[in-house]
Amino acid sequence: MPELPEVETVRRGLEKAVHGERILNVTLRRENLRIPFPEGFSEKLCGRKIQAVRRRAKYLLFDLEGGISLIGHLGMSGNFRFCDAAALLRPHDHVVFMLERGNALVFNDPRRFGLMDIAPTQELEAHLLFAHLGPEPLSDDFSVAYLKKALARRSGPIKNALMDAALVVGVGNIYACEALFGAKISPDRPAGSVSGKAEIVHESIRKVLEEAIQSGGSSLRDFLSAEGKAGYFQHRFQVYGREGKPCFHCAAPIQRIRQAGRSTFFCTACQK
DNA sequence: CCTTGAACCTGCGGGC
DNA sequence: TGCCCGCAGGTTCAAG
Repeated sequence: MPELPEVETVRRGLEKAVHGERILNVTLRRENLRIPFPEGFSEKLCGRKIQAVRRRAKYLLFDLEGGISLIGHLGMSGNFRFCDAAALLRPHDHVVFMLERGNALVFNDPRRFGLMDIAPTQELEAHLLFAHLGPEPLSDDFSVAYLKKALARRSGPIKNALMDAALVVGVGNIYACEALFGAKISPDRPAGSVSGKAEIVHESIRKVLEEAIQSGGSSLRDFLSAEGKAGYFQHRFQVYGREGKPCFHCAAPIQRIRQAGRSTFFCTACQK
């Protein structure tokens, strides 16, 4: 489900809905997602007011009063929704946060690749989950010079490099494919050989992410924002999921190949 | 170092 | 209709 634009869309919806809300009660309906919930999960959160909802990479950060933060990751299939306290829970509803205003924030995740953890707000940067992460693609830290240098010392395919969170965070399978189409670069070119085109790649990554955020993300099968709305950037995909269909630019059929276990879509005529 | 492949899970759609 | 297979937006770990 979620790459940076989808997580950012969820963040914005949550920020609007839960800012200043107090968590009255937390119910865990199983003991783990991708990793176990931390010891004392519910007790640590209860009674605290939510002061901000931030994002780092594809992680959501709920800053709570008292200097602790709830860390959440949606994995492939996670989503948050609001419902009446009385509403019946659905399959795969793993966490229920009862809020002061009387409604509940529910975390649902069929595949359970998501996770939740708690850490002191001041120590998030050093948290194990974040320690190895590269720069945010939409921040100043992600500069053309940085990208040029990072690509230069890699020999693997450019597409895998763009999806590597140590190089830049937030770019997953969809947006790596779309960014490379925008840059007219073949996904299987060695990253090092694209270093000279760092400026084009840089611009293409930012453009596709920004446009996708503007569109509320991409909804393939199940992505919904916290407000329950589908995104619509999927209607603007140039290559992702379009195997065999004509390239919008040159009409050649879009190809699908496999890279590092993931499907890559691209136009062999437009992308060199 | 760097890179790939498998593993973690459930659900869906296509082909037979 | 039903079953089996392959596939899916992410991340991590072992092994090459």
